[in-house]
Amino acid sequence: MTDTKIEIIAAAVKCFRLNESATLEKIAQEAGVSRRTLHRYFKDRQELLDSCKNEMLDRCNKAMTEAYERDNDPIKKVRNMLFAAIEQGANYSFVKRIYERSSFAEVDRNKEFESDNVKSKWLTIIKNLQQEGRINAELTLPWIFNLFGSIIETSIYAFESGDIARNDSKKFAWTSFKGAIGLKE
Amino acid sequence: MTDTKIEIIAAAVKCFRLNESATLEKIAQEAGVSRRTLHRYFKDRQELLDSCKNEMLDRCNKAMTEAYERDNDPIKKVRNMLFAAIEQGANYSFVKRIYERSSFAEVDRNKEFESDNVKSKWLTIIKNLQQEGRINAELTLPWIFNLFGSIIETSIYAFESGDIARNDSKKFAWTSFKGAIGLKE
DNA sequence: TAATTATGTCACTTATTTGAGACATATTGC
DNA sequence: GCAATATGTCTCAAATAAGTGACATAATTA
Repeated sequence: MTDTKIEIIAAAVKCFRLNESATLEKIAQEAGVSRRTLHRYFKDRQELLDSCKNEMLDRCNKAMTEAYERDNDPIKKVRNMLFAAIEQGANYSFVKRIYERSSFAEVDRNKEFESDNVKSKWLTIIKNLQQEGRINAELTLPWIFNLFGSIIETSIYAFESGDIARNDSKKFAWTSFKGAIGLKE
Repeated sequence: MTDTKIEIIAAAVKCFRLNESATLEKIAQEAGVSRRTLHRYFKDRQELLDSCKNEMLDRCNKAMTEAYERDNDPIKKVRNMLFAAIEQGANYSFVKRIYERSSFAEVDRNKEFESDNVKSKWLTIIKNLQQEGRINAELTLPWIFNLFGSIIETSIYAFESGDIARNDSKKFAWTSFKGAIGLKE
């Protein structure tokens, strides 16, 4: 993929994250190219949106899978996945929206499958930890999953808004997530 | 305020929450009125947006202030405020966005002031609890504040998506928030 | 019932956004 | 330097959205 194309996708992700109706003019501007150039790479709005989805889903899956495999201890796997997601920043936020908003039409089947794979790995760890009595038994799996995502977003937002330093933001996220689900290390 | 006006504002809040560029056509449809009628109540898009802001800010402030005052115990105050915010549902989500997105231009000064009042009450409680060593000392106030908001949204979302029953959704939110900040009751 | 008010329908204008053609200008690799 | 490729500028047409006037119809109430 050319640098320009990558630039445009990055700009689009940044813009769409704030406003999924962002004009192509604005995206082109953010990417530092003319609108005409944007149209040369992407037939229309939909094609740009699809490229963003696929690209970001790929990156997030890759980053989180890599994080998952980096350690054998299940708790460290979860922690690494949390950190990996936070490091993805805007990319992660964008992907999260795809999943929770129907207005970003359905995700490509294959990509979704891959992602479910990462998700299912994560769910398996949590389920096991909960069965071992190391996670608060009151909480349900869907709740914990949603909470995980929202703490990641809080961390990204906290850092971006300048409220909190990068490393603190990651540390706080992990501390809070552990506490929130009553995880005993 | 007439029923129709209230209906339109409710519809607009619902639509804007998902997409701040929602067309007036869509909002009118959601409210069950014609676009022409919407324009009779609101001069233009901006006036509708402003009305939504003021109305929702009012409601949320009222609900949370009332919750704050319902009990004397500081921890119960915080819990009640959390529940009140969750009960506001879409209204709360909308207000939260106003505060975190600059694209929803600045909030009316007076309203903001009132709200800061609620916010400062909340911050004071948390600060005191932390000084008393009842909240994890590592975490900063801005982090705890952001976390509070994001757990509320997670709870609203969890309920709306059908993943979790209304009461569980509130219970989980409180359990998780307490754990996340290491609150000792 | 008559008058008033609220709302709907249709038509029209204007502004914005999108997409693409034609051609000029840079930039790159050979 | 030349050819190939990438990008910019200008232009225009189509689509969509916003705002408004004129008038019909429904609902409310004196």
